[in-house]
Amino acid sequence: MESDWLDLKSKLNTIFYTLAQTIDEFDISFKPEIRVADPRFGDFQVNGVLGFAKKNKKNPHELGEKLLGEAKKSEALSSFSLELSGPGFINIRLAPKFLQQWVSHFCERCDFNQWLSGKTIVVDYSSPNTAKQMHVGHLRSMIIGESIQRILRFCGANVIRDNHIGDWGTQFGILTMAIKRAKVNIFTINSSMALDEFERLYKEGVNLTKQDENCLQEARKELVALQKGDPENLKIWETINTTSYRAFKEIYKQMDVTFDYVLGESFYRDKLDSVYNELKSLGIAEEDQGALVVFHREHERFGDQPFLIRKSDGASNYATTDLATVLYRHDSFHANEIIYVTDGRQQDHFQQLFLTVERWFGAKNIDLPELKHVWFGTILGEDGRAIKTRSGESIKLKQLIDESMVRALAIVTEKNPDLSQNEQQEIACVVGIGAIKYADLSQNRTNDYVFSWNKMLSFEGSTAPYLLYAVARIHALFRKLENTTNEGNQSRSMAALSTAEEVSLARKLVDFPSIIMQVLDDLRPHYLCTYLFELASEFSSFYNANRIIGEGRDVLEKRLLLCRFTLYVLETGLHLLGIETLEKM
RNA sequence: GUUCCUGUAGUUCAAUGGAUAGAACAUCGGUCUCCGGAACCGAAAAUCUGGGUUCGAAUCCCGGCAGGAACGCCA
Repeated sequence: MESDWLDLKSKLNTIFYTLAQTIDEFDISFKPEIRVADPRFGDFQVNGVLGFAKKNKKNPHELGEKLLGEAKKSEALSSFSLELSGPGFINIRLAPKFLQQWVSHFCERCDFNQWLSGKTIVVDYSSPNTAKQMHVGHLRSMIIGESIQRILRFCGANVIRDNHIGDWGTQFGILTMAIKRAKVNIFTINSSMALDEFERLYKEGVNLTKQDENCLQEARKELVALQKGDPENLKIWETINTTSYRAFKEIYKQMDVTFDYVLGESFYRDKLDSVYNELKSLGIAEEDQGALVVFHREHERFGDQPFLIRKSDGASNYATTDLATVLYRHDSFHANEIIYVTDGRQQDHFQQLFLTVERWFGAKNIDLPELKHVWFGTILGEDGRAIKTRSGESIKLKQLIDESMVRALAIVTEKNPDLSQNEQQEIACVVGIGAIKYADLSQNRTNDYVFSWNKMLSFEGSTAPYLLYAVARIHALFRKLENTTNEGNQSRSMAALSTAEEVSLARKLVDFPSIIMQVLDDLRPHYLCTYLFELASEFSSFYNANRIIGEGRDVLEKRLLLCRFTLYVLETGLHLLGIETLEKM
């Protein structure tokens, strides 16, 4: 079997497109629109005849007949059964023999490296602000970004993981003002207490700026002083950042998230003046109410809702550093594509940023990287509002992670009291973290979702524990086979796939490549989650109804093949979601 | 006010304009001397509303209703 059969959906698209070109009634505008079919009708279906017939005012049934006629003559399609049905669908059914060949050929060898090779993609994710601990609001960018990044890399892209930390913003003005007013010596605070103290001072500062206009002015001045290089402010700033980043790193370690670069906003501080100057001299930016702004006159909203790139007090902001960052990623990383993973509330900001960059790079006549904003919704509490603690504070990420592991440990000790404490602890770690990640990734990212411990850590349904259990079971089977030498031997003969469960499991395995393709198109990992759950569920049905050991060697061989491929896809898939797997749980 | 997002079984979520809207949880009822019962099988149960486009609409367009969000010196 040729390697281009790996993604059956694409392959069938190509075949049907090519066939159609040999028929007079079709032309190059024809798109076969192959999709996975409802099992009632087949494995795949050609949907495109209907649309094409409509556009060209032809009879869909007649066109379908013609295409079907050619398809039936095609050698490439000889092992498929084809039929015309409904208003003009062509249903495609794979023979069990073909499925078996496909599974044997690609077992543990799904190589998608060619799909994105040669492409350099910067993924900008996590990106918390310093001076505060990470809270639930920082969870989704980290989890979704990590998963997307892994998938892009798996498909062969040269991925650059960049944590664009917010370490140069207004919070430092407020915090510095508060520190100086309170006369706190932050350099002598015990480092484990420091973050709490910064947070307390920050809150105090925010209150002061709200109550007292002078304090607000003072905070702004402190920020400007910092941005101009005032030594004292720089020293305070540095201490706060170091402390914050140390805390971030602990969370990243637990969550198995790593970056190639941590180039925060401050990294771009000496690259901002040239942004102002260029945008001004190119006539893109203009002064308005003392600030430097960019209007997009042609745009329905951004015509009078400007993109503010320098505040009237001369300080830079988010927009300024983001502009400098795009240029840097173009110049230094040669990025073909930049993906920003942030909250949906920043949609306007990124639209304005992208429009501005488009004009800027256009005027400079340099290549524009493809810019994508991958945004997500809010995590809600059981009351349907943004999740908060009882006292109205945002929940600290560290506490959330710890609680998840404690809850997982309680379940593991109850279900598996025989395991050693170390093993239980390790399992609880993987299950607890995996549950948080899966609960997030399994939902369409553009929707808000309700956070629920019970649902997340349940061992039933579309959850991390259910998937991890399926993986552990297959490992257990292999362990058992290693110990029973008489049946574990290699055998050349393999029985043909025959039972309904075998066929439908094989049928599910075939979809893996096109699911990855689908995730790539939309950058929505929930497609992968849905698929993995369906696969695990299909496997469980198969495993429940079909004995593997004790049915003879040729049966053992074919069923083991299915187990091996299932394990490979589940482990690969979970890894692409950023979820660790276990051999025992 | 302008703009964006979201309304799908009791609940939490799926569904690239395609055929009879698919799962999970909960509910009810089954399987089993079972390679890990943390399993498997089955039943009942849903597209906010009114128009429109289309051979075909949960999906696209227009109008309501409901919830959330963004709209110049926060990120």
